[in-house]
Amino acid sequence: MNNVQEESPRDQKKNRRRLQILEIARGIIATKGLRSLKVRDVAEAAGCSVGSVYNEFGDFDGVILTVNRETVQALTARLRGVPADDPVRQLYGLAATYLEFFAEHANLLRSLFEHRMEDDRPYPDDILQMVMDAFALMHPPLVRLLPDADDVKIALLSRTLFSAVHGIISLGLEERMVAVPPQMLRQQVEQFVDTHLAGLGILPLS
Amino acid sequence: MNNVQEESPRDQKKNRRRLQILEIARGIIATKGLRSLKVRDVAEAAGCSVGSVYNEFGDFDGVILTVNRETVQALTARLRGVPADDPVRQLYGLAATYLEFFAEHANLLRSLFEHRMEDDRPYPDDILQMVMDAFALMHPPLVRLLPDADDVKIALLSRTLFSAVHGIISLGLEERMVAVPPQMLRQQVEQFVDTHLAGLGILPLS
DNA sequence: GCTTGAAAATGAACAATGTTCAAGAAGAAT
DNA sequence: ATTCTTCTTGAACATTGTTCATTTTCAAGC
Repeated sequence: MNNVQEESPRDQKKNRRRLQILEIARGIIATKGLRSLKVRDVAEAAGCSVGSVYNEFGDFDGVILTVNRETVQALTARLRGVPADDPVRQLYGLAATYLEFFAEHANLLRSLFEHRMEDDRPYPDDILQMVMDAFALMHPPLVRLLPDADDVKIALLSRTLFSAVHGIISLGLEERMVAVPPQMLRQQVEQFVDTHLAGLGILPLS
Repeated sequence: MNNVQEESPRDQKKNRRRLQILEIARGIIATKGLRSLKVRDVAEAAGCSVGSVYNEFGDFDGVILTVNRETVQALTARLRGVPADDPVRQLYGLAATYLEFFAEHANLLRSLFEHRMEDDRPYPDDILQMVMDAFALMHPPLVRLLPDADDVKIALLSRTLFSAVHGIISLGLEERMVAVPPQMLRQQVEQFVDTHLAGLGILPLS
């Protein structure tokens, strides 16, 4: 017997619209920033009522969180595409790819990291977990480079190093912080990783 | 002759209230987060009308920005208090002090770094400049440690290193990112600085 | 002290925006 | 065809930022 539930026409329509709402919301966040996202704008652009948005996502945070969820998924997919041939090159690649992705989708990343929930409701665990998992992608190459180190310590190191790169990039890409020209930034990140690896006793381009 | 303008009773009252509004706003941000800050709450707590808040600060962003301005001033004051005896110790001290300050005033720091203006109005330049200046506080000790390096490069390095520390701390203190226990964090930051200095060819505790 | 003019304070009204829900429409099940 | 369930709608409501005509305050001049 077939456990796969057939998708009724009703569900098809529902899903189509769900995707459409997300696409529109993502577009607005990406181009005009999270603060410019308005329920009515989304509903009108999607050709439905505001009620339908609520019906589909519970509340407006639900829309934002779904966009954020997809952002971290896309980020993870990109980071997983970094070649794992050479561990040093992989670390450089992860940093450079994060920079690329952040530069391409700055407002989406800011939505992911800066959005706060109403009241004191907790941020969804699955998203946090996905961010943590993304930041743990430096773990495997670090294990290869430091075979004698404690695994727990490498896990901490991975998050720390990725957080550091995140700080450099997220502040560096604030167009408002005029200081770091985006051209320099890539070079700056590269040198940062370089120096830190040297501090760990790892030779460049093994 | 005396250029100092006497402060009339009227101005005294105005100033007192201005300070009171700021204190209340800061308290709300610090304890319940920026998203919980409401004009009416502030006005009621300050015993005045909403109009007076607008009269004093132009718009609500004006209140937030003034609080943020004072936050970065307080941060800078704290960072300037780090002893400059030994340059390596000073770098550790700057990182550790930033961590302390961030831990004590997490919501205020988040307000400083995460607040976005309405529409596309630019963030006030003086605040950005003050943040930049704070992040440049690693410059003097780095100059002492790397006397042969190009000054522009040291300036970049200072911002990069401080941004990295900022990333580690701001993500590490997200209680939602369960991963890094706050106890570990100080140690983690310390080791990070340690490793990076080693990578720069600087010996610990010269 | 009274008058007067400027500055400030007020808070009701307005505007923008998130949220709810009773009524109706659409589709599935029998 | 009828009924039953589910989804959709959008007007009404709630919250919150913003404005502004009116009133109040108060310092200066007489």
